[in-house]
Amino acid sequence: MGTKKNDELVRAEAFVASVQQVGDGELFGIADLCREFGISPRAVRFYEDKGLLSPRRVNGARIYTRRDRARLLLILRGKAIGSSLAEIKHYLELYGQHGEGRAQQLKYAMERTGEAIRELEDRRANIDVILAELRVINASVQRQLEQRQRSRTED
Amino acid sequence: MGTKKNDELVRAEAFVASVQQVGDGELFGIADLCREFGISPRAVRFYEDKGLLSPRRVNGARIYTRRDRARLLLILRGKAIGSSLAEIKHYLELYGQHGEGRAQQLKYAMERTGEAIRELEDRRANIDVILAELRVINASVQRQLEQRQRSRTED
DNA sequence: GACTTGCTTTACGTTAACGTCAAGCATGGC
DNA sequence: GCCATGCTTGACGTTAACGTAAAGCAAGTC
Repeated sequence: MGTKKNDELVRAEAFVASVQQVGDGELFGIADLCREFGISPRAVRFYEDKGLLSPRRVNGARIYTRRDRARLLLILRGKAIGSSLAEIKHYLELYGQHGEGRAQQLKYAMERTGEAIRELEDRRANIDVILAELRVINASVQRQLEQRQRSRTED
Repeated sequence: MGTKKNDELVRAEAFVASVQQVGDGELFGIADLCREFGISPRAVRFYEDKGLLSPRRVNGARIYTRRDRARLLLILRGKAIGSSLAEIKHYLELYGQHGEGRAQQLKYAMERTGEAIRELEDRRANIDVILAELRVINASVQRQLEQRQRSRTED
C-alpha cells in the first residue's frame, strides 16, 4: 500500500538532508566528481563562478564534500529538465536550511517554494500535452504500418 | 468515466491535425501572431531563419496560415518545457505528415517518436523528483511555522 | 633536481537565442 | 505628391554556458 510513493518520499527527504548537511566526512577532488557525473572540470568551475558551488581549498585545489556533491547533482538534474543556471541557483537557495529565520522569513520561504512548485507543475503539464500528441502521432503511424501489412497479406 | 482523459486525447488529435493541415482559410500577419502570443517579430523571423517556420509572402510581407500558427504554438510550448530550437525542430518534423512514405520510413518515424517520448518521460520523471523534494522542503518549513505559532499561543 | 601529473587562473573563442538599431520598400490618408 | 505606418532585410550587440589553449604552482617519482 503506497510503498512506491513512500519510497519516493524517503528518497526525497534523504536527498534534501544531504544538501543541507554540514560538510564533513568523505571528500572528493574535482576529477572525482567529473568522472562520476561525466562532466568537464571547466563546467564545475563555471558553476562555482556563478555561485552555485563553493568548495573548500587545500593548497589552492578544490575539495568537495558530500554536500557539494549533492548540490552538483541538483545542478545536473536542473539542467536535465531544461532550467537555466540562474533558475537552478534559486533552487539551491530553496534547498538551503530554513530553521534559523523568523516567521516572516519562513513565510517568504514558503511562498518561494510554492512558486517553484507551481512553475514545475506547469512545465510538467506542458510536457504531458506534448507527450499526448506524440502518442497520437505514434499510434497513427503504427496504424499506417499495419495497413501496409494487411494489404500485403491479402496478395 | 475517463472523460478528462478522453478530452485530452481529442485535443491532442485536433492539434496534431491542425499542424498537418494544408495552409488555407484564415490568414495572419506577423503582428497578429506577436500580439496573440506575446512575442517579438524578431523572434518569429528568427524561428524562420532556423527553418522552424516558412510562411508565404505577399509583396515581401510574411503571411501565416493556421498551420503556421499551430507550428508557432508548438515552438512556444517547446520553449516552455526548456527545449532548444534544435530539439523543437525535431518535434516539428515528427508532427509532419507520415502518410506517403514507405514501410521503412514509417518504421524510422516510429522509432524517432518513440525516442522523443522516452526523453520527455525522462524529463518529466526528473521534474517529479525535484517536485517531491520541494514539497518535502515546503512541509518542513510549514512545520517550523506551526511550531512558532504554538509556542506563542502557550504564552 | 629534473620530470611528470594534476591542479590552478587568465583569457579568448563559440553557439544559441534573440535585442537593437539603421535603412529601405509599400500602402493608405489627406 | 507627401507623409506616416508597417513591413522588410542586414548588421552589430548581448547573455548564457561553456570549450579551448596557454602558462604557472605543488606534490610525488626516480
